[in-house]
Amino acid sequence: MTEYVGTATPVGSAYVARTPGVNVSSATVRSDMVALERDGYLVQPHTSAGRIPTDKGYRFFVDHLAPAGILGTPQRQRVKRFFDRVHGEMEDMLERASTLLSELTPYAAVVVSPSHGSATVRSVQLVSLAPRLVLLVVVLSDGAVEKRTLELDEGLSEEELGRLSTRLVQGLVGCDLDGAAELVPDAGGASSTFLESVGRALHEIARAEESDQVYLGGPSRLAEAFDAVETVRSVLSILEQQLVVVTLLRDVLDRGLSVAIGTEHGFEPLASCAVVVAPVSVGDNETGAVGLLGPTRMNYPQALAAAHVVSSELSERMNDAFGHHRGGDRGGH
Amino acid sequence: MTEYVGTATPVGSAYVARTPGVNVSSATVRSDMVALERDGYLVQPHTSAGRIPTDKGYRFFVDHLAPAGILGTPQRQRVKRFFDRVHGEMEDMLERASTLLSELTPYAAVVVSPSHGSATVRSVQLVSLAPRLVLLVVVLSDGAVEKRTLELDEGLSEEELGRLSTRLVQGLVGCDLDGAAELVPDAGGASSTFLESVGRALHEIARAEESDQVYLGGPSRLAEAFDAVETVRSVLSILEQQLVVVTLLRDVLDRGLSVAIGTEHGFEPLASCAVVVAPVSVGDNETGAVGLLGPTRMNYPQALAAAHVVSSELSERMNDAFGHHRGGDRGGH
DNA sequence: ACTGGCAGTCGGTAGAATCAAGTGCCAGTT
DNA sequence: AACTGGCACTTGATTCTACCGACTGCCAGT
Repeated sequence: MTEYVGTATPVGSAYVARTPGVNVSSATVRSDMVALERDGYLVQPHTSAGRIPTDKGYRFFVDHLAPAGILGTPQRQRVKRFFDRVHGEMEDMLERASTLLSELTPYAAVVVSPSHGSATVRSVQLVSLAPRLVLLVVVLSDGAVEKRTLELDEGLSEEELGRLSTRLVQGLVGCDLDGAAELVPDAGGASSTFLESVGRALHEIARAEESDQVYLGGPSRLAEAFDAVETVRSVLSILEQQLVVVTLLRDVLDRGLSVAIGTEHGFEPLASCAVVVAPVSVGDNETGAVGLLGPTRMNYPQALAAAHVVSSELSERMNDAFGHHRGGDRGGH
Repeated sequence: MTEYVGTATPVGSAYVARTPGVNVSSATVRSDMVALERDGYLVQPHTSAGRIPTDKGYRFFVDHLAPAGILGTPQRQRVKRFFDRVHGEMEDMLERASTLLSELTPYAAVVVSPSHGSATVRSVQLVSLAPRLVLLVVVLSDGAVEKRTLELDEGLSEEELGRLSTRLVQGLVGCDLDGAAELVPDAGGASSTFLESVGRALHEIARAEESDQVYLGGPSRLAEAFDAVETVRSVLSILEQQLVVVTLLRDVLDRGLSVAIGTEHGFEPLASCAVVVAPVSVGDNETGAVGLLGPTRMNYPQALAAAHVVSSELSERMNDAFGHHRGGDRGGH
């Protein structure tokens, strides 16, 4: 009987009784409903309107009788096409994946990039841009590239830069970022103030790499999902704070959930929302995530299916690219 | 008399007459208003409600009697602090500038990064990530760094990569991207299929560099500015299409405008919006832009002031960093 | 050229009446 | 014991009406 919770909004006993598959009269449905309401799975917004599920009701639905969501074939094809065609770099893929996900569903999508935690330095290069301007380019073992401009007091010749680059590469390859940052100033010598600024830059980079990138897909979907403009505004303004989003998703995942309904994540301002999450794992640890954000009355099977497809495809792609050489083997020498 | 157009919404003759500085009676105001309405500067939504300005009215306002907007001191300080503190890279700065701009006003902000048009290749590097995985890292003269992963059929040793890198650097530094992409396959020799893929990657990069990056700041501001949720949705969904945004802004700038009200930009879906734009010029050509998007009844002086401050500060910063070595001098050798 | 006065127009709001959906309960049936 | 049909009742939505208030247009008067 409760199967009919997941679909729509305020629904009355007569409607349920009329539904094919339910061969009882509205009166019976009614008495069941009072039971469900007593137990907190349903509420009626006001006497004599249909009942709507409570958060608890949705929770029961997703836990016990969610009809293992399946994506429609057109949507499956869309996903397939997308992942067949991805060509660019990871950042690009994640960004576009967030859009994809939002287009597979009527909800807003979020993608949190896996953090580079254990990545090591693979290359360090100094490139002169202008007389007193040098660009520090760092390549990490997971394929991430970071750069930072350095301003110098005295000019440095190309050769000096080349020498320094070589020295840095030799000294730092294989370290993790923090280690590298610590190491640099010691490599000292002639232009040590310059090396100090390299060290600072490396620290900055290390910090930047820690903070995960968040990609927001299809924010306009929020304006479809909620009809109170004020709700839209507040949810949007929360999504603008990327840190909050990351924390939220990670928190939900850490608690072993893939769905957080209403107040289940302890985050007050999103009480009218539900969040569907799926981890993106690269190597053996789950550090990234994809998420969907919609009203509590969302289509959970669909959302779960979409999130899972995208997250697993993403994981696969990322492992193909960078994952398999994590646990030991790392290139040829 | 018309000074009172810019401020609020439906306003009647009595209100205007009461306004300090207007020493005429409501009857006089009324007769002036019929004139203004006849000429198309005002409309009344229905008989006997106040009048509201038409797009033409707003246009007249911004063109002829906009009270040269000045930012409040707290806001000026905010801008100052922001630009004193910027430290990261350009992308970062632009992204955060879009947020800043949206926070200086109650409108959504857009920042379009200056395109790298005439940038030349400054460095090319091949970094091995895994046995058959190589990362191509290209540094451009304007400080942009692009990367692309290449999958190989056969493994290449570090030394071979090093040799290739050196060869590429020597051959390509100073070319623009397209030139470089053309040049590569010719440098041929042993592993020419590999070089071909490098060439393809360079082409991709060249294409990627052409398409300007768009940063959207404070989308939630749209939900404040419009009270019809449907409007919010449609405007948001337009902002999701970055290409449209770029085209729109550029088009407005090309027509020598800094404000486009209602249908002035020929873009139907944004007929209920006004756009305020300011160019960001690096070197001598204006290629970037900042913009504000709000309802036609926006506070134009404020918006203009904010956009101008941010755009000029951005221009300055970007010229400091990369602009001054554009027209000739390019580094030390 | 401006003003005060006055009739007229409408949109918005409050209140009453009506409607329709849905409930709770109960006696009756299987 | 479970289910059903019937019925009185509640209550949010809808519609209608009357009314109020905010304006306007116009005009005669300074």
